[in-house]
Amino acid sequence: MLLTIGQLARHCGVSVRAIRHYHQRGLLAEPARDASGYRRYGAQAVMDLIRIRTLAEAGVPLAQVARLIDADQQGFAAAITEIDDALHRQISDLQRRRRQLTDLMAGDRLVLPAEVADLLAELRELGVSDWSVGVERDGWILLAALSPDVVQAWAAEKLAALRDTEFRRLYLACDEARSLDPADPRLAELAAWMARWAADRRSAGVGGPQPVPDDTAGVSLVETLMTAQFAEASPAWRRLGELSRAGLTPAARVGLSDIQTQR
Amino acid sequence: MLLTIGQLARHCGVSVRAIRHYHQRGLLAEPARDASGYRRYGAQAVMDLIRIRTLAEAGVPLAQVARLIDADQQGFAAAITEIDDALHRQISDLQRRRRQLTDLMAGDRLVLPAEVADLLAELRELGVSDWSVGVERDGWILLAALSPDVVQAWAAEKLAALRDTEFRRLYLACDEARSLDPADPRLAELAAWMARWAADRRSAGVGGPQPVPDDTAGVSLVETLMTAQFAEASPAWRRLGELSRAGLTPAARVGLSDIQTQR
DNA sequence: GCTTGACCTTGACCCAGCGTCAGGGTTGCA
DNA sequence: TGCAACCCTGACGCTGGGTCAAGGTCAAGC
Repeated sequence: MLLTIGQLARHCGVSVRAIRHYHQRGLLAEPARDASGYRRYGAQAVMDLIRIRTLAEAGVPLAQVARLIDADQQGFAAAITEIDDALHRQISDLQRRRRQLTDLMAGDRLVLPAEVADLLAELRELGVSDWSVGVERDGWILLAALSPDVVQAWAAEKLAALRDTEFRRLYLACDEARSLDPADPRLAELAAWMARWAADRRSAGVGGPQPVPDDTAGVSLVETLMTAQFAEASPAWRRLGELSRAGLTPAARVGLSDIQTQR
Repeated sequence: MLLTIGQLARHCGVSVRAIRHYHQRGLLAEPARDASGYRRYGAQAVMDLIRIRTLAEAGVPLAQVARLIDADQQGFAAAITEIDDALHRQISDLQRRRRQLTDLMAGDRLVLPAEVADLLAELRELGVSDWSVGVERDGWILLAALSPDVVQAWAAEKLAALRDTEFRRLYLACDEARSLDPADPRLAELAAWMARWAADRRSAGVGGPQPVPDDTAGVSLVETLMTAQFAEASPAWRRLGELSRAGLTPAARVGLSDIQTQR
């Protein structure tokens, strides 16, 4: 004669437990019971339940569904429009996430702008070790995550620097130095070379990279992080950083941090 | 020198609580602490966290993220493909739900198959009272819940019957009879008319509806159900049913039950 | 009449993915 | 010296149910 809870559930495509849950939350009116205490549902319950499910599946929280089902026509229509907008936004979000995901596995994991990809390719061609190119790439990923705005400009500038023969030799020297013992005296020479190159470059009027926006305590957070990144990658590089910081005036240090950060 | 948990959180667009949660679940390695017990994060943590978020925002459960972040290239790629498929399905689902939402505003379409919705629309156009259309709709909803297979055929047949001018007049008469006193003599006349129409129709060779599969005791469960549904809706209709059953041979009764059920 | 299996009942605990509060200690700046 | 803004751990709360437990009910077959 009337539907049992299981029949109602099957017909509406929900679980028995869900229906009882809706009763508990006051979403669906408790129906009359038969002689043995079973719930017995009529057509109204079917319609109510379908409304509840349609709203719930659209992502409307049950609390709001409860308010909606006894709202007036106007309020209901307005709410539906709003929910539809939310759905639309959600769809766009998911589509964006799909793109991010494919980026995540397409080669360099996260979106690296074309300039950076070019840069990495050029380094490989120059003969830089895979290991160093990997550290470099990770650095750019980090930079892109923290200060996406500056990535393109910095990459363009580093590409330009790579036109300079001396910078290329310097870069290769650093690459080879990665496996030196931190106590090796050649690291001090290398640090001096780096400092000289930076000084020459500044005096030639070539600007360093633009400052990073989140610059707070004189030394930017990004620089700190990147320095730490390279220091972690190799003990020799860590030593190289220490030598540079120790042996330079503050003015020169800025120049050095260019190299370090960019390296 | 290194990032505090709050700085890391802000830079990666997550909450501090979420980061601690990832530590607890083993997703993100616990970093070293400083002298006062604060966590201090390096560049690796930033990259790890970005990976975690990218996956989590794509809807990957954290438990799976944990497995993914230390999976090999192949497994990772396969998993990403799968996740992307899931995202695609999710998008389609959301789009379907948007359509359902608009249907929800539109009326009966969501709750009943198209044929029945058409039927109800035709009844309204014919001038049948909202109240009777409501009873009719409720009957179809229960029928759909109990015997979904027969709904389409029955609805099509009833739509066909509505082409018959006499049936239309009969239907309207029943509609008007709903508020009569159960003792009113006009109910007997109406019952006789119904019986005559059914007999004519049978002799004209127009088949009744297909039997319902759960037909068990001669009179189908569904018929009983529908009869009860209409009897409950109005005392006059209940009386109409009684009159019909009383005054007819078993053979004719089948014809009547057609009308009653279909009514 | 008795069993069996599919239902129904309430109540209670469990899960993710955090939010939020409580009750502390630390840091940095005025 | 005080205050705001951090940090720490631990614990409970929330949504939308799933899942088990410990029964009562119903229809069928033997």
